[in-house]
Amino acid sequence: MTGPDTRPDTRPDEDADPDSPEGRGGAAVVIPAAPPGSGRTGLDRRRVLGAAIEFIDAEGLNALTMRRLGAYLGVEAMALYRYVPGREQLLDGVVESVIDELYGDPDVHLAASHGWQDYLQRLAHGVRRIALAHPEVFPLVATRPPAAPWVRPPLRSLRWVESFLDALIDSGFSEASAVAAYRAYSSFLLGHLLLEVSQKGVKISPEDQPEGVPGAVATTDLSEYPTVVRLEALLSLDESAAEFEEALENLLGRLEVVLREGRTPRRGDTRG
Amino acid sequence: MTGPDTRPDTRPDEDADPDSPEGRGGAAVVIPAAPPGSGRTGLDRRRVLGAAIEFIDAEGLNALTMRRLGAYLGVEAMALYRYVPGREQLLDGVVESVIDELYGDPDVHLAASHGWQDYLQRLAHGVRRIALAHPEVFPLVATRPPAAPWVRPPLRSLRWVESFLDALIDSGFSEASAVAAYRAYSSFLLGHLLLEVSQKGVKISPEDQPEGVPGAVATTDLSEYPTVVRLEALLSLDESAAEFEEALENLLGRLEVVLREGRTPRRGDTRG
DNA sequence: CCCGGCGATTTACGACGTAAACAGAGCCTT
DNA sequence: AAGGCTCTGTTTACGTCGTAAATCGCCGGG
Repeated sequence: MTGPDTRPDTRPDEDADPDSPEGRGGAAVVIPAAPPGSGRTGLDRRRVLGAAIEFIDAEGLNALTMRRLGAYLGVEAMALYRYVPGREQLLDGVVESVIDELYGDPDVHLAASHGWQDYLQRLAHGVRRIALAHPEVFPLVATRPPAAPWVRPPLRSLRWVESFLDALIDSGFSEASAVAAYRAYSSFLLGHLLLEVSQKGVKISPEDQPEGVPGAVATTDLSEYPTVVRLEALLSLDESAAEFEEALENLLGRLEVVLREGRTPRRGDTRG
Repeated sequence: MTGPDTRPDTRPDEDADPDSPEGRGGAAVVIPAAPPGSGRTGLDRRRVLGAAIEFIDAEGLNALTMRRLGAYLGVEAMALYRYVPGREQLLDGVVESVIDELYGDPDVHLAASHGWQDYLQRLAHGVRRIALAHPEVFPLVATRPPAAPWVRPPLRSLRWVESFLDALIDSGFSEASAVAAYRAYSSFLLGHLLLEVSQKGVKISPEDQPEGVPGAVATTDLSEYPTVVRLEALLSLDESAAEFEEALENLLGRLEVVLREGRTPRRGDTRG
């Protein structure tokens, strides 16, 4: 597993989504954790967290209970408490594990050895890959209360905050600009990715809609919203990859201006 | 209540945050719903939803159970089921109610009578006001699965989507650009506001930290993150209002370019 | 006067998170 | 070899949750 694959290119490609789980070889993939009923004994914290991630990916967050996760691992619920203090901390661990997948991604680097734009590009796509690989987990990454006010989702680890700030400061950003960039970058990632996974979820999830009375669809009356109806095709189009790319490059462009002009971004420059 | 107040100015001011609940007179405030133990009988769906919002604002989302909400209203839990099909739908109703506060906000208009920039500015600040007024509810607004893929948080109502698209199209945007703008705008709002409320939550929430052994603070070892330590003051600074304003104006600037050049935004224009 | 229906309560059930006591398997010491 | 310690998973038990179903009190129209 995680074997060498012949990926043609690292940079964003024109048509295929480079971050979608199908469109990519390895990287950003869960620890196998051994199929549920096999390896039997040998429970441990990593296996518990790995199983929780698999379980959420497969059944959804609401389906995850201590009892069911235990059953999934072939064990009683109480056994999990040896490795995790409780359900809340289990979820915290899940979030941490998922973000830790970034360390295993060969396309994301901790240091900005090819310039800060390259660093930010790779990091953004790495996070996006994770979000798309675990759409059911990502809302958890987004909303779990962070440990400190300055550890913001989706980069929920001090190590990445440190890496981010170092990368920008080493590239010539002032401390204040680096911090401002960090905040703008988190907002951008969070907004785009949360919407992207929730949109993905909705396309699949209205699971079983047993239509009691055929012919009478229960969807709300759309006649009051002619524009929405008219633009439905456009609205349903999924251009997430291109939009992500465009917004990311716009952000990088803004940051470049900040860097060149050596100041903290202030308002009133963009509009007439 | 909701009485006329002498608010000095509608436009964003320089130093005070115009969207914070304290810094503003009325608008974007919950339906009073009568204090818990008073008016007694006369339960109804609006009162139930209003009470749920008050309850979440006061006690947090996790504290909301059917039984406790019933008690808060001076009623048994099962009484609520007359007005709401179940807990999930109660939460859906809460989200809907909170977003509906936009209709009661005199500073937000459904039509773009003063230009699309004014429309988007007012709408953005209206949503921000709601988010700040209900920080515990907003994550719900952000993550509840939307009804259709094209009804995105935080503008979770067809009426607002319709209004948004009409406003932009009437102002000269092409249909495709209006839809693209809608998506960029939702991402922007969601990312910024979700981070802002979660940051706000963290500043308050580490509620009771009973320090067992004095002198030995349990916080994680920061010695490996010198940059984070050095920039802690900067990182803890709360510049949310200014950052929101700057990002919003940047977005408006981008949209203005799209409008002027009459095309759907494509990539490769901002950088080098 | 009764009575039908509406709004709230009572009762009940299964699932949940988790505290606490328990059981068994290996290993270490004597 | 025998005893016991530790480490891991199970059993049992409790209180709380969401909610289905039956029940009750009240009130206005015959």
